[in-house]
Amino acid sequence: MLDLYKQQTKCLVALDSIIFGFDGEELKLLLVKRGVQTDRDTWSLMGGWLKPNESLDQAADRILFELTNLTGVFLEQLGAFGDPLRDPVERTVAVAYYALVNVKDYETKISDTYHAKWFSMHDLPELLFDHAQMIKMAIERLRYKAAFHPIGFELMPETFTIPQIQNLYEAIYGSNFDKRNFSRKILSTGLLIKLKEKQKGFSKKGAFLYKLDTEKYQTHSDSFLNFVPNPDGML
Amino acid sequence: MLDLYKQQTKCLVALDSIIFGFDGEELKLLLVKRGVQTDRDTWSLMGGWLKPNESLDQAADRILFELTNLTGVFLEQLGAFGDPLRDPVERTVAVAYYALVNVKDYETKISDTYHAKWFSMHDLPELLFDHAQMIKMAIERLRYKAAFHPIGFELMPETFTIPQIQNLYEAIYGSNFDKRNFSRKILSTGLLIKLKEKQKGFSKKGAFLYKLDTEKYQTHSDSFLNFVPNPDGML
DNA sequence: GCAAAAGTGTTGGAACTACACCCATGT
DNA sequence: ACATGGGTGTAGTTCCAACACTTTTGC
Repeated sequence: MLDLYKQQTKCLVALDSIIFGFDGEELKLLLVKRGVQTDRDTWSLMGGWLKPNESLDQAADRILFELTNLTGVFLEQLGAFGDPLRDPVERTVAVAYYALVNVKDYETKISDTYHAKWFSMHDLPELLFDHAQMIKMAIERLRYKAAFHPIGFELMPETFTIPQIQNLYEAIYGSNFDKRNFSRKILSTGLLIKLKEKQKGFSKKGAFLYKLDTEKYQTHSDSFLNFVPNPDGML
Repeated sequence: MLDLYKQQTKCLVALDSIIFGFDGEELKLLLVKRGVQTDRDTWSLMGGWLKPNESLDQAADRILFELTNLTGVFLEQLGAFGDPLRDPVERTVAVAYYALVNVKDYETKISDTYHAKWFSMHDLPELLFDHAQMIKMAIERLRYKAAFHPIGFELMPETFTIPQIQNLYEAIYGSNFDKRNFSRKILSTGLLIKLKEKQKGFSKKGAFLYKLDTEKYQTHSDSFLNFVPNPDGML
């Protein structure tokens, strides 16, 4: 039996994370300058190698933690990328993950080891290997998933306002929604708890702050709702 | 630079395919008796090893072809599975794909090399490694995707009747739909062309045959429709 | 003539889109 | 007082789920 295993080619297995963030205005991606000597001046996704005794999920968690010092982050597998020429140095299969973090959490915990920087989705640099393709697929997946699952909250800080969430969804879908319809829809999920305080400073009137009803969120996180307003039949 | 590559552990990369079929009655899975000596009596998904110069998609295509002699089959990546203990023989990362074939096409082309057999989804045998988990994920993905994309037709023969498609969707979702609502919905996609002939033999009256409007299907295959009736809010 | 499956229409309710005005406050 | 963004309500429409009877034909 071992023969059949032995004669097979082996590959390096890399993990690459598409890290989405939201600063209240724009959807952003966290990219790093590659530590490896080739392409020193190329930006790339945060990545690393699979270690002998860890699962793919564990490896992705570990690598995300190395960069951001964050745990418990939304991190989901996007898929495997294995074009034989994707990494010119050596045959490598990459398993891509996408993560949703809120920029505030991140800023306090940033690791300096990797020269990391947030990029606007609309202004991405040249990227290593097939990372641009991974990002394209990640944004499609995010759009797909966020249309029916309340994962948008993963990108928000502890407390937030309705207009902020709307900004997020508008950034994700690259279009504008009617604020009356949007707030009705997002509140109808029953996932938001209105707080007494208002967010001051940004607008003159101030917007009420909300927090996520984490209990309901856990329960309903695999429910199937319709979050995205659909003017003239997009989607 | 090469140092950083060299010191990393390498893995075997396997491909495993969840092959769905539909015989007009039930949703089925095509499983094989494993050729490798261990677990000779265990059924498993059709699988194979990644070769040096092929991409993951190509490898999955090749392996599916080895078993079924079919090309042009719907075949989509499900994800990568990399638990360090998933394969007790050696550290292996598996990339799973799911395929949708119609049983008629397959029957004529079956390869005898692999002792393959169709199993009802409700009556699966013990399975190798983490294959049961892959199957679970595949059925979830199929349900998810079939709810909004017309991929159900991939499981149908050239011509088919409305009651047959309904049987398929009922098999996929494990529930029964109202036939009036279902036929209205499926016809409203505009993807079906009604033929003159009726299917005879099964029912006394006979049901009209339809075929897929392949042109519209290509165009709309990434469109986002709502296929599944939703009695008391399932999904 | 009856059993078995195919085929078809209507209605009430829910959900969605479109749309416009008043409110609170910092300047 | 005015500019800026926050907050809310309604009406017309569409879409969907629920539901029952007629048709065809092989036996």
